[in-house]
Amino acid sequence: MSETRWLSESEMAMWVAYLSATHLLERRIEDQLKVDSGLTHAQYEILARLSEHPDARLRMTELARRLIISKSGLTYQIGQLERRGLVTRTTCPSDERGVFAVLTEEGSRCLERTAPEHVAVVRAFLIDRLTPEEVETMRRIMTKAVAAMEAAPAGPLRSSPPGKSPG
Amino acid sequence: MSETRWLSESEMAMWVAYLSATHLLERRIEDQLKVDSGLTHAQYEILARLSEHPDARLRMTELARRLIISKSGLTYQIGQLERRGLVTRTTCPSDERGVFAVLTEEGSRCLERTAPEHVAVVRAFLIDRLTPEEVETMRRIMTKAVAAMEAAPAGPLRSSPPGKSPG
DNA sequence: TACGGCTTGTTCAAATTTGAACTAACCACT
DNA sequence: AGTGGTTAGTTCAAATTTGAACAAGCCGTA
Repeated sequence: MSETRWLSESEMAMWVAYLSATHLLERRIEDQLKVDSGLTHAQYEILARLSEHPDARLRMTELARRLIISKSGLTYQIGQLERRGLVTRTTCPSDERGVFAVLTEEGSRCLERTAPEHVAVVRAFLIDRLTPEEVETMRRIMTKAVAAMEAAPAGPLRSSPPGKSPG
Repeated sequence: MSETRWLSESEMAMWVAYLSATHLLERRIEDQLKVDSGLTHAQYEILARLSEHPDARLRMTELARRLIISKSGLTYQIGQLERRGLVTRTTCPSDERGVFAVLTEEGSRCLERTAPEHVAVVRAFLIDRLTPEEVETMRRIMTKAVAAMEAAPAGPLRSSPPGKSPG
């Protein structure tokens, strides 16, 4: 194994600030959503993703994949949303195993009612504090990171493809 | 109330990528830490913050504030770490109520043993994919966001200070 | 010294999240 | 049709996280 490359002062400052910002923002978002609509952030994201799609429906696995949450976690949250009448489950015609999560009319209204305040929080603490160039840089950075993680297989990091360990 | 300023395409792309990257990275970090040391990310951060300080100790409330977790959450995690012998509790001499979380020798060794792989993950999926300029921009962005959220009081957003509502 | 008002840390119940185990269904190939 | 290997979604137990309630200690002021 190679010697550890520790983080530089600048890198460390970035990483610590990133962690803090993420947690602080998450807390602000949760607080706002709870007060204004009784939704959690996870639930809001489910409604938002569904609303972006034709027929406002998505298969469970696909939705979980996009939200980066576990399948069981999604099952739980869809249950909560269903209980509140914001989402319905529909079996998939072409695949007997499949389940569509479908946004209801009321779910759509709830989302429309909640979105403005939610967007306001994201703007107030992040987006409106950035220059257009910073928004663009951040978009590029995050998109790169997502691509890297979606491409890389799970498990230990390798500098070379699996099975090529020197011996 | 003013009309909602929705996110532009670029802003939305940034926000969605940010959420995905955050969750994906968190998952990668959790997986690596679990495999290599049996620690959670929260626990690792506790050890890391303690190690940065003289005497490797911090008061509970201060530690919770820095990590952006609840006091009860910290109580729980310190309990876990104490059970594993990585941390000890010490009462504060100058304040009978106070409790210091103290990194033990074993905790220190655990951290040293674990840190290289942890840093490797953060590098592999984020830092090493950024140019020095991007690191700097990201540091600036995140630092700004943290400052904004630490300064702003909890509760609904206001464009003007409290008590100044027009009427 | 005694008295409110805060602050500290813990306990507790409730909500959420995850991975493992499981059932059912799909699919390629015989 | 039958078989083995995969995928979809749920159920379950265990771990974690939070806010509210609480007991104890601090502190300025009467």
